[in-house]
Amino acid sequence: MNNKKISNISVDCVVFGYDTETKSLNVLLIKRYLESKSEKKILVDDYVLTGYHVYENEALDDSASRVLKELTGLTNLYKKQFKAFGDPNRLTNEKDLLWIQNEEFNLRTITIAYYFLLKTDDVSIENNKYQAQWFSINDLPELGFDHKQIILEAYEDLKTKCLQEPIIFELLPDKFTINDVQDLYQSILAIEIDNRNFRRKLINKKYLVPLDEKQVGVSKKPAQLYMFSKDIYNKMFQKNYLINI
Amino acid sequence: MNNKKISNISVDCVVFGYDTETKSLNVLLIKRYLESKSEKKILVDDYVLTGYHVYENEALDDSASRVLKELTGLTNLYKKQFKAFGDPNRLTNEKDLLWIQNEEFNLRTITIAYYFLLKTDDVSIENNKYQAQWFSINDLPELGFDHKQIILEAYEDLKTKCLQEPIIFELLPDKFTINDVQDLYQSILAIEIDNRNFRRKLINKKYLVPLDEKQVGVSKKPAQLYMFSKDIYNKMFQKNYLINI
DNA sequence: GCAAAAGTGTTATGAATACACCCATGT
DNA sequence: ACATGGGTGTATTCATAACACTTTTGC
Repeated sequence: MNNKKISNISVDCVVFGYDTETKSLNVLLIKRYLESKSEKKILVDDYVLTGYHVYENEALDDSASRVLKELTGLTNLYKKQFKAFGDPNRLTNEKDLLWIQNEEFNLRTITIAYYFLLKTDDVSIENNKYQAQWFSINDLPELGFDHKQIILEAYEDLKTKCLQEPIIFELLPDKFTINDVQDLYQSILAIEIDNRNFRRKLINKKYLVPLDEKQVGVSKKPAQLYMFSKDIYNKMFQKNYLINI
Repeated sequence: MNNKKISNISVDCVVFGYDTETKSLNVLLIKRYLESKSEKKILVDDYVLTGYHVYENEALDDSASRVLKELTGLTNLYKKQFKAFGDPNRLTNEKDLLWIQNEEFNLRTITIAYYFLLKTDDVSIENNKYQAQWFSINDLPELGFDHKQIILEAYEDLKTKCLQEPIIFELLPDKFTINDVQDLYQSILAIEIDNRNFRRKLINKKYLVPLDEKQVGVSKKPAQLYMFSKDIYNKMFQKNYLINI
């Protein structure tokens, strides 16, 4: 394995994590902190996406997976390359320049941006060596480089895709309730959905398999649990050509 | 303007052109030809997408527009960045290596791929200095590099997008008939559409404006001409959140 | 028994589908 | 007059949208 970095090409990963408890769609960010030599002045104190240079003999998808594994330890997650960002000035605001002095960045780096889907709980951020932290997509902190834009474009893509493909289930635990799915759609899309209509629609999907199991440890009527069967989905999937313009 | 090339980053352009007469969705390709020094053996004789290195202080979108203008003379076309291709071996089959010797390529180049939409007629390919030629999307020639894959992925994206956004009109002349639109959908999607249902649907769109004009020079009943009003479309556009999984 | 969320049914409306013939024009 | 594609209407089916109350459980 040749681990020589390509100096001007990177991947950046927007990690979306959904928290079923708080019904919050979150983004995982890492801390960027730099003090002046004299330790008197804070030069940079904000957050960025996780990312890294692509290696010389590494495919882009593999770079993204590597970066994600390095941060979270997780593999085999849903991953989507959604856009390349290459504005000549994307790394050149004041704080970014300070930061880059400190690192080994080429000033004109283009980055291939990916997003990942997982459950917030699956990442243990305690004592994470990158000081990783979850932030609600609706309450992002100050971000370095062009990472705010990257996150927002990832989010747009997610909003579109979740209406067309069953990627929503990547954000939920293996066993979930119909209301979990509704809450998730409502969080992602920032809309209200009628519960009765939504239930009817989902319960009719063959690929949503009701389990012989109900919620436990809740102080209310425990809900029916379901799982998503990708097998059944793939078997039943029929492209429709509905023109919706 | 700094025209220094970035040696390992390029853009490639999939140029889709629709020909209303032949009802053919075409791709514009340029010739790649190389003989051995002795002029006895043809080493490379195939086609590739138009593309070029990104310049050091140039945005990716601008690179794509520049490349397209260089080939066709056209500007202000519909353009979409749809994917980055960066497999370490994407340029390393036998013929590609021969070709690269001849050019100034970095073996590990990643390319940001765009597609453009226009009318086949708008490009004059006579005496084009790149020997550009149109090929039906259904009958592509032998292609260099990974350009076949790039074209097919662009085509997939186009098939999806044309159902969701009014980009279809980028492929049609300013004045078109309802049947032109139907033919175009049928060409892109390779499906048959019921004419009566399709007409009803389209005629009800406010953004399709009937003109006080009919086809001329046809030896049959001349059809009503329409235009697409982007203004009206934008004004009327309402995001719908139909979950279609 | 009370709080909390799960779960349920009906009606109305609009869109998609399926389907076959007459019409207007140029030659 | 004829060949060619333009243009039209209806009935059925299906999905969505709107809407309020009862049920089940843990405490």
